[in-house]
Amino acid sequence: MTQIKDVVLRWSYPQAMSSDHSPGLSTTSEQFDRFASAILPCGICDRAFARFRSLARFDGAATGKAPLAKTGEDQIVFVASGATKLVAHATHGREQIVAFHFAGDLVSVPARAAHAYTLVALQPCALVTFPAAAFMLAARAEAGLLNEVLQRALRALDRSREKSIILGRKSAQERVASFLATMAERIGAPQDGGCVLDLPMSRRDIADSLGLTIETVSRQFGELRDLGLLETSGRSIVKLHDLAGLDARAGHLPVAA
Amino acid sequence: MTQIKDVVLRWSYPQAMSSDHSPGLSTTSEQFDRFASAILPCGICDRAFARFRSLARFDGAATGKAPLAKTGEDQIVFVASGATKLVAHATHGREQIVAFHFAGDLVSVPARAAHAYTLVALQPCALVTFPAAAFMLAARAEAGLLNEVLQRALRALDRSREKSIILGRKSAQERVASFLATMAERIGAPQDGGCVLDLPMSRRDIADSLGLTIETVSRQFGELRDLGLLETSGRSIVKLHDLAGLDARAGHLPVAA
DNA sequence: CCACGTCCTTGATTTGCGTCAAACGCCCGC
DNA sequence: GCGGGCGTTTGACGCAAATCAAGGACGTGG
Repeated sequence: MTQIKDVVLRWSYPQAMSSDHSPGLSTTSEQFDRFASAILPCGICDRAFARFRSLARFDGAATGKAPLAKTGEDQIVFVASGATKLVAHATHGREQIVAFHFAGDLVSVPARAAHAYTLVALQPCALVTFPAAAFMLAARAEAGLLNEVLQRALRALDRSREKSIILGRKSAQERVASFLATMAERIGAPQDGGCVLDLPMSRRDIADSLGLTIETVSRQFGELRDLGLLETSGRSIVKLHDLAGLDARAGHLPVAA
Repeated sequence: MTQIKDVVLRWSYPQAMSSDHSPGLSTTSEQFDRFASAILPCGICDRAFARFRSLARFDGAATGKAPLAKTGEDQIVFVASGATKLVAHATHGREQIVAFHFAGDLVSVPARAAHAYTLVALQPCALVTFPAAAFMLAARAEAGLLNEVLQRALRALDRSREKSIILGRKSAQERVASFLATMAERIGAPQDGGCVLDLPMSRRDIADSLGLTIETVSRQFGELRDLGLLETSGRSIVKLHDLAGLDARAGHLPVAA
């Protein structure tokens, strides 16, 4: 880490990005530091480090905005702060949220497939963005980095597969319970034997992620509340009283022996 | 490649695996050769090569069987020949197929998550299997190999995300059309301006993959047939007459300008 | 070639969730 | 503190797909 800090200090920074002036966002050096410490391996050489630094673009976004330029290229994005959703667009204005991301996450954003994709801010956020091809080229001889990126890709794949089960076979209540159980794990603050969630996504987002409608999500929150599993406060606070009960409602298999 | 062949010839083979006697399956050396040529980089050192060879286990399976031992560990599986499906199990006997794989594919098979997973043969197949932790340990300094595995993981992630859209927002007809369009791309044999599919998965598998029931899949095949888009012959042959028409029925966005 | 088991197709009925509409609540800006 | 816009909740009704049932087709083994 000392080495990395030395390198940082040796570099003069590119012109300030427009995102530098967004309220509450960190500077580009802080953002890159976060990327470097989370993703780049300890022993990476100066040359590679400099290459990544020169490839990095810094984007910030206010809630609901889509900060990434449409470059026609796949991109690799590090969420330095805040939270985002990856939205897939189908015909007739249909949208499906395929993933939520939080600070520290690395996201592969495809330029285009059978559907179009947009990365959208769930709350004010700072992003470190790389063109994917150039990133991969720079990374091609960096085993430690490739290992880190691979582990993250495999985790994202695991999550995506779990979503397939939810969307393909679960009832509305199971879907909502599943969503809450996952959020408890990822961003829950323990409290009184349960936990508290401060959800950055709206009911609409939750619905778009679960393949349901807003009304159905709201109804299921009500049913889980009537079962004593949770209480809500305002639009974003959810207190979960019984995580095991929620797991059971989610249709998760019991923990293996 | 010459180097790799030399190395192969230098090794004495472990005791024959039981799968060696399965009808129609290749020998373990052929299977490992396929793995090496598809996945291992050209310049890999003897030591690493030998390490992977010693980690490899060889499994074959008849249609419908699950060849992998329940080791309680994540596994990395190379499909040397045949085709497989990764089945996720939820409560109440519910199953969701999260992915199909064909010869040459590399599969990450999780030991366990909120759901249980089983890799099942769609047709007679030969698999080269590694414990995932040991595989990753052996691969940790092999940038070329990590790059190859990462590209494959990202492709699997793309596919899984596309499946989320299908399951989350598409109608039954769009789902079936999407499935057929994807299979045309992956295993279609061009014929008369369209293509022919010899599908290794049953209607049941298709339904379990698309979050539908057998009956609905059958009905949608009938509707697409009535639209002139396809004809079926037996249980596994599907002739697709109009791939563009199928794409439109799948709800895919028009190709970007 | 035939028998059998399993897969696939087809029709009728039921159901969970979507759609439509409107009232209520929250949060932000002035 | 207040007003307005937007998000959330709630109720009624409709619908695409699931469920149930049964007949037809296919593929394999003897």
